[in-house]
Amino acid sequence: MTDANDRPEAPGLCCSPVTAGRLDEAAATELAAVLKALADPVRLQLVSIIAGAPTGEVCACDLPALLDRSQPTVSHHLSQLVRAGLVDREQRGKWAWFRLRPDGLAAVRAALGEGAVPGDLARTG
Amino acid sequence: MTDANDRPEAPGLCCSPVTAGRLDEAAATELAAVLKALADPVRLQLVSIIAGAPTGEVCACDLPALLDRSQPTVSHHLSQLVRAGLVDREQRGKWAWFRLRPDGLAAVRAALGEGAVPGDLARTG
DNA sequence: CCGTCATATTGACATCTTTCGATTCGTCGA
DNA sequence: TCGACGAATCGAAAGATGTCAATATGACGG
Repeated sequence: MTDANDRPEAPGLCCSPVTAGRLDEAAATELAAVLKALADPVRLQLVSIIAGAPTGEVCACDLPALLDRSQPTVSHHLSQLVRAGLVDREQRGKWAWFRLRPDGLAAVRAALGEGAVPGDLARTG
Repeated sequence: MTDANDRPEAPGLCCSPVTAGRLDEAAATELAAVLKALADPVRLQLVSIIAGAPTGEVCACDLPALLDRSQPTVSHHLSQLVRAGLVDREQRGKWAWFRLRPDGLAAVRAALGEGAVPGDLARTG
């Protein structure tokens, strides 16, 4: 697995959102891959933990305990997020640090459409 | 499968987006279920076909040909979308018609966060 | 009623996912 | 150079998913 698939793809999502005409098979497959990376409870928790970290980044060493999963399992999910272009990895000394890729989630939201968010779904804070 | 799981759930997504603090396991599982419903090329194409239809609705009878999948496969995917609360089904005579649930995609987008969309991802027209 | 047409459900199969234990790889400190 | 430690990879098991052929269900027309 050291081929072209290593390139993160989320920022590549562009142009027409799902709601603007018909998606061709290639575009649908590409968007589906990124959504699949998000469509897992553990990975959603990872994203929310990283997003909620005061410094915007998290050390991998803390995650198995926070998620109650084994170290290989957490590592697997993290690499899925990196592969999808949603998260960046940085090696710092012995530790690996992860932060959200700035345009990752936004690209997914953009690909999902542009309509207004219903009032009762908007944040109250 | 005639239990509580039949209730669509997307509009139930609410309150804190992924980026606003830590998601508990229940919220993560619920959001993951809706994302999983979207995270498939065939279902994304279904959504885009429905969204792009002039009348906002599509007859199931046209979909196997449009998607190049068997009728049972299309039916399976449609019921996944309905189950997730993203699409509404209406029986009209012999035919089944599908339309996007107004708050379905918007709820997902809201759950994904509120940050601005980067300029180079915005539509060009 | 009975046949026909549109859709859903069932059953089966191959593939993909999630998960963990064991191992390997990389980095640092002594 | 060696040992210790953090993290990725490997291998395997259990479960979920996508797909289709066959069949069932439900609705209309005669």
